[in-house]
Amino acid sequence: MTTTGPARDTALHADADRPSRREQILQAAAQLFAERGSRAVGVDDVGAAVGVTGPAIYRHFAGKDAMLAEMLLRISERLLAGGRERVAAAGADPAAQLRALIAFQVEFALGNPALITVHDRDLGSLAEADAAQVRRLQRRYVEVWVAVLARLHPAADAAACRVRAHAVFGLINSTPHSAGQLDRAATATLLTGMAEAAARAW
Amino acid sequence: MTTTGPARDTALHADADRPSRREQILQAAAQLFAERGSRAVGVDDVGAAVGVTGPAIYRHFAGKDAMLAEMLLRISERLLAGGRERVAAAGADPAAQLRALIAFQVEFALGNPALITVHDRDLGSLAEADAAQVRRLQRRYVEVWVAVLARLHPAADAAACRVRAHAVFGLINSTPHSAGQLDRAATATLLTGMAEAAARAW
DNA sequence: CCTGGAGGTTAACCATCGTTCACAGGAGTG
DNA sequence: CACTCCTGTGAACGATGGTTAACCTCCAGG
Repeated sequence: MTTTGPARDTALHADADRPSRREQILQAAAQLFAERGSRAVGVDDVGAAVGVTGPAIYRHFAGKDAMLAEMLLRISERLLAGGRERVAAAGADPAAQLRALIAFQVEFALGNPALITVHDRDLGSLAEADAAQVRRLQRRYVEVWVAVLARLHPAADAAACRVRAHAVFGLINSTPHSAGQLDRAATATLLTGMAEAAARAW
Repeated sequence: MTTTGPARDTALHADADRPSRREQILQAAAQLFAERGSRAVGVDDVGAAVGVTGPAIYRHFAGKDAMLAEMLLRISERLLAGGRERVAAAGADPAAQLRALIAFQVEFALGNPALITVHDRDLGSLAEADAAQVRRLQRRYVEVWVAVLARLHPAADAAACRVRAHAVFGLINSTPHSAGQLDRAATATLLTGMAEAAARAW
């Protein structure tokens, strides 16, 4: 039923053409976790999705938790790194930086709907140490946005900028909910426009 | 640790002052489900939260699934009914109707953060029959928004309006992520402004 | 009184599922 | 050929947790 071929998220595997078994597992797990929630997905399900039995997973990961942890850590790191890159590449103008951040987030959300879903749904299923690490990365990513928003409007306090950043995330990350309504390009321009309007409304 | 007193969501119990045991359970369950996810919360946990052992739950609900189902159904019904009311009360002007819908959603999200969280996180944990019913209600609520957005901009097609509606939901429902940053009133005006700007950006 | 239902309790049952174990095949490598 | 990782399998183990059973108490109403 689920189209596994072209609908794959792009952010997990570095080797896109011949991904290692390990990457295949992470990929399949992300898809399944997004659809049903990590707790509802069995190790056997993940195995079956890559044509292997459940226990084979343990040749590649310490356990189910370790899979989820690595998944969420990678996403968070990728967002933070990507966000910083884009800001740095956008020059000194805060308005341009904001546009770059929005473009990046839209791109990521449209390219990796499963990861976006898992990212904020299954954080609570992580062991406290991993969860803390993920939250730390998330916080730093938020602060990248807050810094840009604060420079854009020097009068606003940081708390308001944080609320604003989360609101823009929510707006952009709504894509999994409206999947299949429009083609990717149209959705991208629509969300970009809305996000910029929302971020700018003071 | 969790402040159970004043932080209660308001939309679940009709009898606010002396809620029946049944309502207490639903209330506590919503809180716990929001914090940890329905699957991570045991029947014993829910019982303990209202000062009762786990199996006592079965005097009031057919099972854990039934609890979650009733919770999600009530939320969906309340949103749909509330949305329709507000639109009807806002007169014929689509701009006024949109403002009314936004105010309603902001109000609901700020008043019921736990319900908002459970609403889209745990839908997948429902039996298919219940899930279908909830999705039906959600869809009808979305269509209330789509109708208003479509009247506001007759040139736009329904699919784009749907994407737009989901984006505004995502924006407003981000409140659980930015809890504690600002006081409720400030958050409300901020989100309302952003939502209106986003919905209007064409 | 005493009867019956509502609401609780503890103990037990049982399915699910993550994890481990013992073993097997294959691909290099000496 | 032998030796050894690497990756996989099927079976078994153990914990967790939803659910049921048996029993108990309280209290309203005849």
